[in-house]
Amino acid sequence: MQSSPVDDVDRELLDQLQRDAGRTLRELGDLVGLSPSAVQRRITRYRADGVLAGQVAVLDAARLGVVLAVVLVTLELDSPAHHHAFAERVRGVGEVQQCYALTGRWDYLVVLSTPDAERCREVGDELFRRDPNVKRYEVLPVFDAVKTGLAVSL
Amino acid sequence: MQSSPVDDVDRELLDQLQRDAGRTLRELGDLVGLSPSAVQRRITRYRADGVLAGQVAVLDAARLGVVLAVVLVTLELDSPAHHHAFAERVRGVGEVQQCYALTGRWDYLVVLSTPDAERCREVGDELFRRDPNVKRYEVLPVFDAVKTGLAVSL
DNA sequence: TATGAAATTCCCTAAAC
DNA sequence: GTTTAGGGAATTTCATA
Repeated sequence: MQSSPVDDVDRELLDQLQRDAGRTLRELGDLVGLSPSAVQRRITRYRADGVLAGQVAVLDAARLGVVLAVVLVTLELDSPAHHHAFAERVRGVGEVQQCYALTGRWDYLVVLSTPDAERCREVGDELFRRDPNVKRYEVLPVFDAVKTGLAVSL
Repeated sequence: MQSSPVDDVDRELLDQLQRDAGRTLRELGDLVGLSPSAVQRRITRYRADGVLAGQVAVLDAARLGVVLAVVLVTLELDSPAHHHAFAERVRGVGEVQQCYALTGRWDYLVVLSTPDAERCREVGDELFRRDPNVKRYEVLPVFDAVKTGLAVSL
């Protein structure tokens, strides 16, 4: 759980895992010049340190006909309680794929992911229009996912 | 590679895989009421159909001290060639975590992920300020990642 | 065309060094 | 850090409705 030193091999290994976590310890070891056991020991350490949160399947949104939308939101009141309430609310909604608290002209960026355009509008209405906590919001429909992922550059 | 019918079990299975792809076929089978063999067969089919793109490791950005920023971009010229050039450029930059083509007041949403704030500013400058193709852009630093992921609701 | 069960192979895991 | 040994999972094959 404590911060361990991160060397070049760690960076390379974490980078590879972010690209494809479906490879064997042998394959990963060949890539970074380590034995499978050494790779496993490092990965175990990442988990214990909390650096590696988990592994998830990535679906092809376009092929599934999923509709994405970006929503910029500003709250009515700037109190911690209101921000906490908003954060908890969006966290519990399955159609909210991502949500970031911002500094600047907008308070939040919300990424919506829905099976179709109608559902997208419904969720947006339900989530923002009906919330008196929301002062203003702007929906920017996505027409192409140029690049997606969760990879962080180390 | 062709579109297969997606039944309730498929939806449940894909949903579970999006939450945690690190479980055994037995565990997944228990969740959806199928034998390990049947689960594996379905997963193989998802891959063949292109519905399942892959599996990736998710790192804890906050713990790694990663700095995120959201950038809204509008291009100077609206031609397909200019859009293609922009898309190709951001795709090749490691610090660009996500990029979506939008409809509305902005052409693109770009999510930057960098080791620190200085690098974030550098990448933003290099990527947008120096590009004559970019008419205007607005950087919105991320204060807090309320919710992250790539999961699509089915 | 789907399933579940069995047999094989391979990998992950945890030792010992 | 590597090598080794054992248990477990993934994969394949097969029988079936």
